[in-house]
Amino acid sequence: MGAMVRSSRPSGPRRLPRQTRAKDTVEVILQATARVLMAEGYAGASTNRIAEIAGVSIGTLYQYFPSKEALLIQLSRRHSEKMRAVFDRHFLTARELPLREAIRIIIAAELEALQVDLPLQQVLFEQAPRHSAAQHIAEVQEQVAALLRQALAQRSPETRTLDLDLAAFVLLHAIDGVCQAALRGRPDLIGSDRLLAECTELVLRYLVPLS
Amino acid sequence: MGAMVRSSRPSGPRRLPRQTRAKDTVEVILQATARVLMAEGYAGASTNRIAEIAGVSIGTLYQYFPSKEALLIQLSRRHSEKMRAVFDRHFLTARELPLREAIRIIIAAELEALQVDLPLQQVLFEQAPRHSAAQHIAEVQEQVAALLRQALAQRSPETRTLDLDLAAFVLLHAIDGVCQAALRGRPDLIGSDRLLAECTELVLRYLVPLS
Amino acid sequence: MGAMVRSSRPSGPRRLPRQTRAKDTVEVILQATARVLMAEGYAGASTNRIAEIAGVSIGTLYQYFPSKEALLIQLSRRHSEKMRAVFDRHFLTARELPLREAIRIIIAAELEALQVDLPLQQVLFEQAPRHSAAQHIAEVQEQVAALLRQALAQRSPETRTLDLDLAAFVLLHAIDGVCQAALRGRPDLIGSDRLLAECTELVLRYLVPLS
Amino acid sequence: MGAMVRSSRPSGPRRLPRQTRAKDTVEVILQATARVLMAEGYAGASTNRIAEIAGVSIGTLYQYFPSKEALLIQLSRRHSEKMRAVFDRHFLTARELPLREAIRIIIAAELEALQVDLPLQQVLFEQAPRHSAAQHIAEVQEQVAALLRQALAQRSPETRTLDLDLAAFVLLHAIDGVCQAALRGRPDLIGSDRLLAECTELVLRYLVPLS
DNA sequence: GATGAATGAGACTTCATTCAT
DNA sequence: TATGAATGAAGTCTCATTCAT
Repeated sequence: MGAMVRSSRPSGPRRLPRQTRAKDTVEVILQATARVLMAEGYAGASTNRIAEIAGVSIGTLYQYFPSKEALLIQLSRRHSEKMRAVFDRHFLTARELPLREAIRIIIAAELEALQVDLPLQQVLFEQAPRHSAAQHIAEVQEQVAALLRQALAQRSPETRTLDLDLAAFVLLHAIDGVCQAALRGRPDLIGSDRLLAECTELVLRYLVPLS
Repeated sequence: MGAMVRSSRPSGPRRLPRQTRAKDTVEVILQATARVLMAEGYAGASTNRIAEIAGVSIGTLYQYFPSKEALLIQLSRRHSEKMRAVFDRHFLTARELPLREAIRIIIAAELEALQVDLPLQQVLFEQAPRHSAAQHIAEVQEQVAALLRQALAQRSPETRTLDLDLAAFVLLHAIDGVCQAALRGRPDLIGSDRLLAECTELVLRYLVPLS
Repeated sequence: MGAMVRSSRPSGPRRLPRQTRAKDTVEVILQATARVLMAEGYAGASTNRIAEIAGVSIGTLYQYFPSKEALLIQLSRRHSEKMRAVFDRHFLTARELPLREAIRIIIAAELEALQVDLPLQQVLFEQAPRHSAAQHIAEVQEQVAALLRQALAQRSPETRTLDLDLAAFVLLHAIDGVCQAALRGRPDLIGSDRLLAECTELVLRYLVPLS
Repeated sequence: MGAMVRSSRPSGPRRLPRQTRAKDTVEVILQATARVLMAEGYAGASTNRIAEIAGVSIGTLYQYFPSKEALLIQLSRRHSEKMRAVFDRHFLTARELPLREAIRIIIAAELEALQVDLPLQQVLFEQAPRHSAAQHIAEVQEQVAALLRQALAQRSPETRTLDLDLAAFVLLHAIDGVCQAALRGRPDLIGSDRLLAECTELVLRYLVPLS
């Protein structure tokens, strides 16, 4: 991947406009944080190492992020937003489709979302219970649960009678559990259609009235 | 047996306690480890702190556990064994019951198992991907998956046609996901019957032939 | 020349000092190391003590030397280079002199070389058999032996028939043994001319044909 | 090599006489100390390890030796005495022989003496300058120097005029230097006759009047 | 006498953070 | 603003030594 060393750049503007340059630096630092986190795990991600990978001095890092925690929170926020965007998009798409198709799309969305920077996701999750950086993950799950509840409400004519809150909770975490486990231990299942089909079956059968 | 082996054995207990006092010490240290781990998380669990809480000197701790990692592995092993025992017992019970009852009992078992030292479970799980201490958890899951597969095979006359491996995988992690999420974020659901009922429904409907 | 190499380089300086202040720091640390080593011996030379004597924090020490061993290796290297320089200079001078004078100058060189940081020399030598820090000493001895062999070859018309390798070995270590013993136990002999005269006699008589 | 584990010995005397058993224990501990010292060097020779190898408890070790230092001093004393005995014996033999033969025998004695527990010798020597355990080595050297001085005096009719003290000093340490270097770096030379011949030549030529 | 569990000072090393340049 | 040298609390682990059993 690209070298992040700042060459001396003898021609051209000596200084980019402040805003832009600062934005670049922030960006570079956040990307380096993600890279280090993924490569070495939480324990190996020292601020000095991150600065080194980012190609900035440790002093610069601390000018943009007042502490290591702030850095991780920021990274987590970004990651959550990306995840959130994926879900929003797919729920929108699913709204117009027949139930089975809709379910299938949502589950595929979950798999896709989890695959976005999977290792980063996992590292952030590792520290989840204790680290404030992980509160965003809970937020996103809450938001997704709300989307799901709403979707279930709209589909109520097609489904059996449900406790919407509880059903949303159960479905969300059931699928989440299966997908995460697959990513962790059975990556072969991710690409295949079998997992997606089976999960769709699980959800559909849970929702539809019997006979 | 000769005590002169000094082979590469960086984990595992360093010294087998012979006197009663020593056995107590090992016990005290392991309990302190669990306590500190639960209270302060993996990062905050320093060997000095553990020794302090255990009320022994740091030297004593290292007489019985050659490294911090060994301590965690040992703790993890114990925990896994406890979990394993819970499942074994319930699967045995479930064998003779009608399908719905059997499912209900297994899920209840999962909830019970997860409640055994829940915070400890979570802390150990946090480090799962990276730490050898967590391999036991994976082992237990594997064993439970095997039990489940076997149970599904026995029940095959009552169920739709299944890919046993895949079905066991999906059910195990779906229920696991729901239960863990409940423990983490909705402790109110644990005692109630609603969660159990809903999960039972999820599994039962997944298994039975339609109409 | 990226600074991202993180290969297996546990010894050697960790960070090349760029600012003047840093160069001073490295110097100060090395000097403190020599001082502590001389005053307290190898066992007493803890990195904390060295940092204290150097007047820097322990963290600073470890910015420049990744381990205690690296520090000692670096110190040893410097010392060896100093020694080597002394010998080079004197062998060059000796080349044009009559045999007796040449021998005398070489022995004087050995005494001078040994007096360069004598206590440091001894402490480094103490650990020689076991410690990598001492390999430089062996190297220097090897180089000096080569110089000596070469000198003997050039003088062959004046000497009896010799096994050059063996003779160089014997002379080198004989003189070394005497000089070291003198430095250790008879410092009064060092300045005096008697020791030098006697050693010269030893070597000269070993070399010349009898009558 | 015998197992040092004390079996329970159900028949025979329950307890050997105190003196004997204590002597055994002391012996066993000293031998273990030498073994560990040789195998792992000074740094690796912890009292606990020594006790383990000796097959006694650490408490027992401390009943016979009040400190680690005392243990090393005792070991050093024994070693020195052994060395001393070798020299005494050979100087006596040499007295009646022609000069060249006498020299040859003394040098052979040195080689033999140095080969007695060479690794132990070296480890003890490592710590020599600083450790009280090493004072014995200096003592032995002093005694050997005295023997040598005396021998030179007796041989004075055959030799050139010598400063006896200085000559003894020079010869002793010259030969010592060569022999130690050979043991350290050229073990192939030890057995061969070449080294012995060359050293004999060195000494003989140093002693005899020219022409 | 013997045992071995327990002790704790102290060794090496890391890393988040500060601040003079 | 950027730099990177410097800091020092804190972490893991060892080992000579003591003392209750």
